[in-house]
Amino acid sequence: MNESKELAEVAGAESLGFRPLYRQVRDRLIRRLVDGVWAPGEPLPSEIQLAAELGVSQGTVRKALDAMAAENLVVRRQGRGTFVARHDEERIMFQFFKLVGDDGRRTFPQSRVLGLSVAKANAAERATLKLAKDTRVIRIRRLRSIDGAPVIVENIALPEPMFPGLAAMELPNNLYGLYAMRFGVTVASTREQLKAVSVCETDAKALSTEAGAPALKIDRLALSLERQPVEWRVSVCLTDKLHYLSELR
Amino acid sequence: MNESKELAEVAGAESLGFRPLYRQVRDRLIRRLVDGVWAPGEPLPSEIQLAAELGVSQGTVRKALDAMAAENLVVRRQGRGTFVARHDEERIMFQFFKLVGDDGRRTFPQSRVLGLSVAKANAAERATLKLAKDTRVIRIRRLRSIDGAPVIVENIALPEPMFPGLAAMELPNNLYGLYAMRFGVTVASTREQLKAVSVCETDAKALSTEAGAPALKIDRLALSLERQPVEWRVSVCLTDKLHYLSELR
DNA sequence: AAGTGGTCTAGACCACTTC
DNA sequence: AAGTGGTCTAGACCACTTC
Repeated sequence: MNESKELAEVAGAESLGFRPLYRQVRDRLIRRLVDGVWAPGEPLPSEIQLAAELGVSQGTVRKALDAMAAENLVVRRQGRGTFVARHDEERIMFQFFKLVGDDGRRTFPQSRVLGLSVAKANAAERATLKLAKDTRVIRIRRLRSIDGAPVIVENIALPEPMFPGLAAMELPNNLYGLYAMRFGVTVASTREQLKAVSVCETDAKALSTEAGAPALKIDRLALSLERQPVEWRVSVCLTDKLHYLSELR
Repeated sequence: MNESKELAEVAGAESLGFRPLYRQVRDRLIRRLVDGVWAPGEPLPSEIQLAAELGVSQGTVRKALDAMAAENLVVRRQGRGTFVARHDEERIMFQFFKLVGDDGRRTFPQSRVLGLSVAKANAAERATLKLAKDTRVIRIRRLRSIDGAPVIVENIALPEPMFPGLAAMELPNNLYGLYAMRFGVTVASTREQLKAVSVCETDAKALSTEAGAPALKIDRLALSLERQPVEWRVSVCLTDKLHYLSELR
């Protein structure tokens, strides 16, 4: 039995072209993730349970879950179940952190907060984070080091309303984990723009190098499950012993 | 009927762990692509035909073809058929060429050959391209420009035995298309390592800029369908009006 | 109208994990 | 032994393209 018409009505998509059942199931399950029905690391109900509950076949649920696994939203483990993806350091490291030592080793850098402030968003922040006028942002400046050697200075801007109280918290190394755990905000994808630049005076001091040295500037916008801007981060990286790894197929 | 045992024997994989049927079908179809049974742009037989020929269900063929489509090896078009992926400029541009104008426009740069030579591979080339001692390489140096402005100098190394006669050919803008059409070599994936560097004297002259200017160095290794090294390319890019775009999820 | 890939179902069995 | 996801089949029907 094909219930796509009913589900389409439930999801509120009338005749916007053809939208297959498994897509609707996927969208409904993502909505539940957004709503925090299951916390990161928790198992979802089994395929059979979800199929019965949603009134579709197990195969359709499987196709929806496979699509979500391909998007790194859930993790599937044969014999165990399907789990909400977690933002632990290991995942961040392989999914979003592309800097690798020239010897091939990946090391997650330690962080030290250099400065933190809250203020009205400036024009660039409003445009990048798609903020309404007068929205406040939290600005964080951090120095990141590997084996004690400073390699990255980063300037982070966050929409204050999305992260109430964050400015007063102790900040961990892995901010994405904090966003997920404390604010229910999941970073699902990022867009990074890379350029080569000369290090400016200020950054040079923080990095213990000379002004004018070449550095890799990474301008990153992080998006939530709902594709809303969550964080804008501009990093300046010394790439003497590191490189940015990009694998394409 | 499940014929996985038979196919496993055909493929010569005995008890190397479990290897599902659709995987074996995928591997056999990739072998045919490597052998040039179907040329780029040509349609494969329909799912039903392949299923009958290989003695598996249509669903299993579908799963194999879907996996190949996810790897960009074939293109599937509803109502028309499944086609061998082509290395046309448009595909290269979106799949392997990550430099985008700061205005968001993608422009495939024009190329001019600055130099070409054939010689025994040096140690670095042997190591990177996994070549036997005394193997010869073709070295190409090109200048690439957008709207007439030079933005990239690239140094390319190719294993001579894989591309016999290439050194004497007229070289098009899009080398990957040439490799596929004239030598049956498909670039299926690349690994890029990015660093920020200072432009050296020689490159500065070619790029009409000053030595010491910051530039993005892209060290790219291209692999074939069989994951053999095909091309080593080191590009030095001026990123004043361009950036390298990396989208992660 | 005929042919293609895309979706959906139902059911059998397998690989793997947990108890 | 029981439960999970993974594979495979067979068959119906749909969306889309071509003739």
